[in-house]
Amino acid sequence: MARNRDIRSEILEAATEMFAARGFDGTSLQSIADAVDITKPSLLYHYSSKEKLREEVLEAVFSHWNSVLPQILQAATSGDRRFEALTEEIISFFSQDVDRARLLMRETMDRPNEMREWLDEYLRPWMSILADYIEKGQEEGVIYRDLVPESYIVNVLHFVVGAIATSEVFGSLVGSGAPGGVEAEGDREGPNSAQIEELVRIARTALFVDDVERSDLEYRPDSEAEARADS
Amino acid sequence: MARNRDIRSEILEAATEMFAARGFDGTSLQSIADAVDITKPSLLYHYSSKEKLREEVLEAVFSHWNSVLPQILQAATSGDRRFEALTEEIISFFSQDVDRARLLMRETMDRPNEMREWLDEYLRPWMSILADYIEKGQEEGVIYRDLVPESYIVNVLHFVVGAIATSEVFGSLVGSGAPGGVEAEGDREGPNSAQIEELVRIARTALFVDDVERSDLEYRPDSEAEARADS
DNA sequence: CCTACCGATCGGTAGG
DNA sequence: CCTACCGATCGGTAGG
Repeated sequence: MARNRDIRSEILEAATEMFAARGFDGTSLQSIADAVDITKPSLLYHYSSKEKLREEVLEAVFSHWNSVLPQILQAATSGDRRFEALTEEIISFFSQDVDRARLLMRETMDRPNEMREWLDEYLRPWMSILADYIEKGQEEGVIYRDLVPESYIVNVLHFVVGAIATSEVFGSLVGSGAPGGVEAEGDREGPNSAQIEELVRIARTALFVDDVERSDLEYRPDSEAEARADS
Repeated sequence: MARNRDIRSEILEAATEMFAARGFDGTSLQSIADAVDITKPSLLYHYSSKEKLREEVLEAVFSHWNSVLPQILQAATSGDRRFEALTEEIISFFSQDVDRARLLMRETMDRPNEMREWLDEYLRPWMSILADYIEKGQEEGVIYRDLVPESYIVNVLHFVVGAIATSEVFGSLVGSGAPGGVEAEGDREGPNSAQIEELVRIARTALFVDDVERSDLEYRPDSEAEARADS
């Protein structure tokens, strides 16, 4: 009973990768079973249906998210300039495993209703908190007054998810061609860092009013690049 | 011979919608045939294979894009502040038919290699032109100097595509719940305008240096909302 | 965890 | 544009 070789985990892992890469409909139970070297009925012993497997794959991704989010937000709403940290934390979460972004993107397109319910349940509460925080910043004058808080949050969120989910493809447009050797077959590795940095810059610049001073006034060598060197 | 009832177009239209909504693998030839009220073999008389049908669906979307892009860019690189017009033109293109954004998103995830080739062939040339234009703006000081031109373009592009492709779902997070009556079953209608406006604001604010003045200095009633009323 | 097997549906063809 | 039909594969079950 204790010795299960952790086949369940292996299945889940393989399914996660394959659903992310080829989609739910594009992935057969047989191909998953092959990937972990068991038969299809054996797979169905562990996960009673394909739909159940899907649910568990998403559950794993979302629950991780749900347990990390509170910490991030708590940290984000306690400092002045912590919004930058929040954005980067979100980026970091999805960059760590590109499949997370891909699954979220696919689920959004394939099952809009289910996704909406999920967002409504898990994300909306945090949205209000963040929106309030942004409004406070607006009153203080550090955040643009013509910014629509909720829209800004939603935009940045799917901005990040979309950027990372499609980084493998869209990223190739940046630079002269092959980034410089990191163009293997099944990379699934981190997105182009230059592009991500630009993404952070866009989100930041569109949020904080005084951010402009840095590049508007005098030219300063590189005072902000190192500010976010490690996370 | 002339009288074909335009079945080919009907098939293409139905396939476009269904591929966008359920994905290529999630859409059977039978279901497409049903939608236009013919048999499956009849469908295969018009389009010799499912793959061929896919190609023609994408061809229709992309070729439209390719014919419109030159005009837009020409207009965009001839004025001072025409970048705003460009962004809005891109948004308008995808907003007109949400399926365009969805198909592009799906193709990016399902066929990364094909998509990369396509982007390389059709988008890269325009990228350089735009990038040069941005660099000029940077030298003049109207565009942020720490902006990475190519990354900015790519980011804004997939930002728009992603926002519109997922607007039905993510848009529901904005506002108190149902936007106010526009929540039918198969809407496929335009994305939340408040969210799109915020998207434009983000792209603009992260591009132009002096844009800040507007909201930073004195409070002016609503001097920019009407500036982009109709397109 | 496997062998053996199910009905249903898949994309596609023959032949008209 | 249809009827009739194909082999292959789909998700899933029986029964051990």
